[in-house]
Amino acid sequence: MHLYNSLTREVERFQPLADGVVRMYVCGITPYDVGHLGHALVYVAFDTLRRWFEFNGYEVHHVQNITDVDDDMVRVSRERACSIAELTDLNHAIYLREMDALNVLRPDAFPRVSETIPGIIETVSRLIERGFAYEVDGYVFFDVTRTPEFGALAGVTGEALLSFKSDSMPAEPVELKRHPLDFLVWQPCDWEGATFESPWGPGRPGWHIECSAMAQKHLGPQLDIHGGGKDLRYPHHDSEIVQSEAYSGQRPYTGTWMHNGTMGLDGHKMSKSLGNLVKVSQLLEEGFTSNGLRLALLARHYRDDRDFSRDDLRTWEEHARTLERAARAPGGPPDRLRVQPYRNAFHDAMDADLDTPKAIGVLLQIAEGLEAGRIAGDTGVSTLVELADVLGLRLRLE
RNA sequence: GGCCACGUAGCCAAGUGGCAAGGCAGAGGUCUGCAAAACCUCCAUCGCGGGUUCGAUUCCCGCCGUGGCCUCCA
Repeated sequence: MHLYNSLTREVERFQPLADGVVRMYVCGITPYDVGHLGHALVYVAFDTLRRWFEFNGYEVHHVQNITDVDDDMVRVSRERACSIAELTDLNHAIYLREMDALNVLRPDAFPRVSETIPGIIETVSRLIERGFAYEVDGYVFFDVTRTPEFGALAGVTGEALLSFKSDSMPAEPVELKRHPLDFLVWQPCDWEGATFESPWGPGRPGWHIECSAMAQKHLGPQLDIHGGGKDLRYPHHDSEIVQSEAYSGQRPYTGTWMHNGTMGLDGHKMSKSLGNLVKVSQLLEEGFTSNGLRLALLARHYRDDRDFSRDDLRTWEEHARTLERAARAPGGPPDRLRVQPYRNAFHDAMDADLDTPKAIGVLLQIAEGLEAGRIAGDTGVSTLVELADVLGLRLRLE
């Protein structure tokens, strides 16, 4: 299997650390609101990757975090007069319902930051001990001068990172940092429900350290796959790399970094700040189906940016009907064309960095062949159903 | 400033080391009292310049242009 590694910027042959086992960590959501299609894209893409691994006989250990300790979580829980845990439970339940509807297999674990505090404190402590982090007035910062490779995912290292533009700066006390690129791993806090006792006083973790600690706790010091939207590449994932490697002393932290493209609307990336969101539950209410939505999401390569349109979605709904119909078609007699060449084509497409657009094309060819009686029905139908399942499409009749 | 994509007919878009899918729009035609619909036909030196090759739209290098991302985000 060959996958594109965002770190090396090349398609590489996938080789897990342990034979036959894939340790996969995917960045999850901050559940202060319901999800949108951009989120669905991430989780459908990595669900498809997982299914492809499993189809090829790998045992996948799949972990996806929940960022429940966060400024927005505090703000929204106050607005709604509920606890952070209640807000998390509510939105996570909605998230699960939507992902179930999209036939996304559930990860083995959904760790929450609030449940990983001891591990985070231990991680921060060890970073300080080893001289990779320093404490000032209750804040703990990671010292990026200790790790010159910081910025590898961004494609820029050293002082050049300072030239990055930003519309919004995080609320970090720059004056306390030794170097402007140093980032927070712990900060003082007194918000109810988001504050924890620590050697540096009451506070809460920085954003990046959470993932390092949760991945470490559930999957160990080294991962095979680390995934997320490409907007997390820098600084989030770059920070994670230097933290985790400084903590464990083991490299590489992640064998293959994978980032999916962004979902847009009318040419602008969907984001909560712009408010240009299309929600999964809304589309389901409008009558769009699981198969149609998954096809539409997978009809473009996972690394491509794309724009949502209802017209496009309607087209893929029609293709979904075609596949569903073909799965019930008698197909041709056994002496007709065998389906093996199509299996090979599907395999080659998926093997080439998960080329789902091409794989879908193969499924449509099989469907067309079955309906026209050109492809033998005995093996053709079962192959169609089996390969569609790799893409998370449900064709088998209930 | 950097990173990553992309640049195929008026528009959208697939694709390939060897005569360039498809859709929409447009032109002509069949049919029709006129029109619509349907059907038929027509419509591309694949951004520019080099290189590799018997041959490049396809591979490599450079340039130009467009877009996305870049210490909020998935």
